[in-house]
Amino acid sequence: MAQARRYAGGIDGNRSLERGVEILRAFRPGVDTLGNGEIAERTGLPRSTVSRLTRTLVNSGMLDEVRSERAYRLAASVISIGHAMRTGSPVLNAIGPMMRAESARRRLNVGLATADRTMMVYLESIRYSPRAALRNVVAGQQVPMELTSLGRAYLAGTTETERERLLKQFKRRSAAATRALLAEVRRSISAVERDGYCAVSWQPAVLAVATPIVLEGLPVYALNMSLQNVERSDALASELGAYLNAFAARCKEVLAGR
Amino acid sequence: MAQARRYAGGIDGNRSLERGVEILRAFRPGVDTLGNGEIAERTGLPRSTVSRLTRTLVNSGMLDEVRSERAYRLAASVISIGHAMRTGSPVLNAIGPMMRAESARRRLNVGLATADRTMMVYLESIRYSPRAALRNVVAGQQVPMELTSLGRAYLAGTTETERERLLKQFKRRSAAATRALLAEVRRSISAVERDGYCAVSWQPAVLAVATPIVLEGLPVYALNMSLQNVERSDALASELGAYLNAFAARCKEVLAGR
DNA sequence: CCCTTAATTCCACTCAGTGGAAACGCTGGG
DNA sequence: CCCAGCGTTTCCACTGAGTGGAATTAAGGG
Repeated sequence: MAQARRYAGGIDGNRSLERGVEILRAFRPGVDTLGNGEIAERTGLPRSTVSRLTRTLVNSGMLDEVRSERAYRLAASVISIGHAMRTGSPVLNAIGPMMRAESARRRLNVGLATADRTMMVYLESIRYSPRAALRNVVAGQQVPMELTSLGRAYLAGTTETERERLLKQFKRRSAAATRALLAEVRRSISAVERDGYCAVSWQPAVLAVATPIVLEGLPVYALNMSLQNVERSDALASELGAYLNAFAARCKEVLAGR
Repeated sequence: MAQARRYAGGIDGNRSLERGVEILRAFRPGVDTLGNGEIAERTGLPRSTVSRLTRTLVNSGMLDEVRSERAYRLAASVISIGHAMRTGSPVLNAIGPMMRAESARRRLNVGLATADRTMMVYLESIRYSPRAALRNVVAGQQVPMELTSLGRAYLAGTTETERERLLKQFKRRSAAATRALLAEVRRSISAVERDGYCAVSWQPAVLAVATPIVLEGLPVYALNMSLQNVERSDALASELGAYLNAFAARCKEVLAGR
């Protein structure tokens, strides 16, 4: 028969594995434990399936079982895999130390992020504080792509196709002020094309500027600098932007040499 | 038939999911990209199976594909899941800030870890340095259980069954000096039972002491303190041990209140 | 002690997953 | 320019691994 029969192991990928990953993803930042029921609800999977898959994830060391609560939490394995990701990243290895130095020198926050679906994930976020004890490095934190300078710089750096795909997803999600928001996102993208960076005040009293880093054979990254406790002004934004452009240029130089 | 037929979805867990996790685990710290062939070699899975599973992991956002090298690397998703694990951890939330304060006060390294198979994984490792810029926080780093104070404190804190299971695994792995090593491990465990902590110099010129933290409904953790650039002495070890015992007591107090 | 609520196990059905083999597509050498 | 060599992906017949609704068991709550 010339019928286009679809074979199971085919192009779609492995169903159970996909579902297992979705279960891990159901543990969003801040949630401690989840029961099978709650996981089933969040993922839309049948409860019996969830029960089997969570058991597998426990055996594989990705989840810890909390017998007393009949619940599960992410196991330490996930951070060790995360650590492997960070130490493997050639970009972070190359410019991480530069970022730390720059943060200290300019007395501002410096971050490096890339995309996970519609969120930006920090590979490294160096929070400057005059009080040394409060200086802080965070990795893995997510911020929304469409609302942040990091995200918009990423959009400017990625391919046309990917960008349009993502813009469609923002539309689908936030029923609110979509029209204005999308226009603003496009304006930020133009700013990146024109000035090399875009400036956004996502959180009150924080001014952030970001720029994309595009390298062959690597995902698109975005580099940012930010300052707390300032009121937004164009002058400040362009000063920060100039620092960022200079720093990004140095980074790209280092990265070009493999 | 009274035959004990084994049903597929049965007790063993889901095969594909298990394999997918093994593939993620194949990316050890320091490796950047892996091709399907290399993954197949490391995991012992058939190449065609690896090909299908890596494709699924790419679709699920856990791996990034590097077309030009026909290889894969861990995607940013894994650190965002890792971040979720850390922010969800009630223990880290409760005592993380205390650890940072204690590190600054005593001018030494403070770490919190738990087990992943036969390795200890840092949830938080605060490296003290007089030069503020070099102060450092690492999470996800692994150290061998049998060789470190952290690991031996963990062994002392875990159940009899689990401890013996792990000791057997050490024997299996390191063909060398096993006899002496195991005796040393047992001596450290006794030290924990007697003094509350054990002291080990795993790395040259670093003295570390550790103590277990055992809480209902949570994995066993180990807390450690360490000092670089010192020669090991019993006096120093017991001074550090006293600091650790005092600090651990305060931690347990905080943790007891939920 | 019984009743509600949720997790787990059971199990017949079937299609999703498997892996050996064949096809593909680089890459460098002659 | 073509070919050889090698690693990756696709093909596909086979089958048992995985599925999910129903039954069962276990855990609080009154």
